Amino acid sequence: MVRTPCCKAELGLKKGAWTPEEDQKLTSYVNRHGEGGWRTLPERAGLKRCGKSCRLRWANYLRPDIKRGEFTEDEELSIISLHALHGNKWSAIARGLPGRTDNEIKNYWNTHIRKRLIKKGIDPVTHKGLISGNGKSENLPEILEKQNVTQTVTSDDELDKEKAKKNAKSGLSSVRFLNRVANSFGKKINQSVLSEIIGSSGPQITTSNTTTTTSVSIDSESDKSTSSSFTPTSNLLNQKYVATTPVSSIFDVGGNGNVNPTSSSSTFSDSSVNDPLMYFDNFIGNNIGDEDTIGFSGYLNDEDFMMLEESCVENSVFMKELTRFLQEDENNVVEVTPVYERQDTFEEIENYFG
DNA sequence: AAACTAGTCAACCGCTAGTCA
DNA sequence: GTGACTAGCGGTTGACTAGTT
Repeated sequence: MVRTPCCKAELGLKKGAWTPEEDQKLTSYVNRHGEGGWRTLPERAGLKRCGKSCRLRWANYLRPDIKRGEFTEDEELSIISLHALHGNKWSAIARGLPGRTDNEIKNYWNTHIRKRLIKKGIDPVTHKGLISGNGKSENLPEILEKQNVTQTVTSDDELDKEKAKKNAKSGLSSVRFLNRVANSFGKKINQSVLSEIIGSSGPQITTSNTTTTTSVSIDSESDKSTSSSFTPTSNLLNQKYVATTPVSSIFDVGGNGNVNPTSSSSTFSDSSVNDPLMYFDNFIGNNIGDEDTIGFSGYLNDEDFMMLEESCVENSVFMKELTRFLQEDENNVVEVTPVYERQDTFEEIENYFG
């Protein structure tokens, strides 16, 4: 079968970058007549381009639903997750990211994500750790499944998330809030209570020099989903992962198995907040040098963690649950006034622990 | 300031699959 | 069944830009 070439140079068809005038012609034509009939479109629209070029220009740039600008962390994680599922099926990946084109995603993957995965020791093809702290390769899809990464992002969701990100009291604030909780109560509650709150296997604690600190990384990617349901914090914090995977095998950050279950101080760190890939490190043992880092997000799926910070109400519920733990602890003598009895605002909560 | 290098991304190329006459 | 055509896909290219020497 011999095909007639789509773009015959001898026909004087133009190639290369599109001019604003060409864009205008194509846009107005498609707006009037709709998409399709690309082969005959250029002539009808008065364009000296081949149909294929017109289709690509429309699909990748002029379509009104195209979303321009930086990829969000949510989108980045969706891409990674979907790439783990589909491989280099960019169109399939693009279907999970409304407003983004396959071409754009492909470019972004090749120029940003791929390099960063490699830099972090993750094979961008197999999605497995190139070098693992415990000598094992963690499968990225499994990691993502554990993380319950949102794969479909709607435009409205994106707007809401952007809005939320701009909210000064959003993720970081919540992380600070949890830091305060940990810092405030870590010294006061005993280990069993802390373990019950954080996870059934107890927090993994790495020793660093002379200070014994549980540093818990809370990833901003936990800020994603919204849900009206609430999981009681005790379950919320220890469900899912600890049941299936020995925590120590995941969070033996130092790779030497050293943990100190008797630590009495707890600090939540938001060190990974700005890097959506950061939390992968906790699973593949790449943070060998980061002795104080531990994957708190491993205990939480996004939806659950969002419950901690989506609104003050949920945070209050969290506080209620935490307070209940504290009050039930025989060894704990701290009198705690539940925050939910106070004004339910972040400011109040922060002032409470401030 | 000029030359060079590396990164980015729009656009192109070659190919395949589906549809229709 | 065959050929023409269309649409779509993934890989690659090259123009442009920003950073570095």
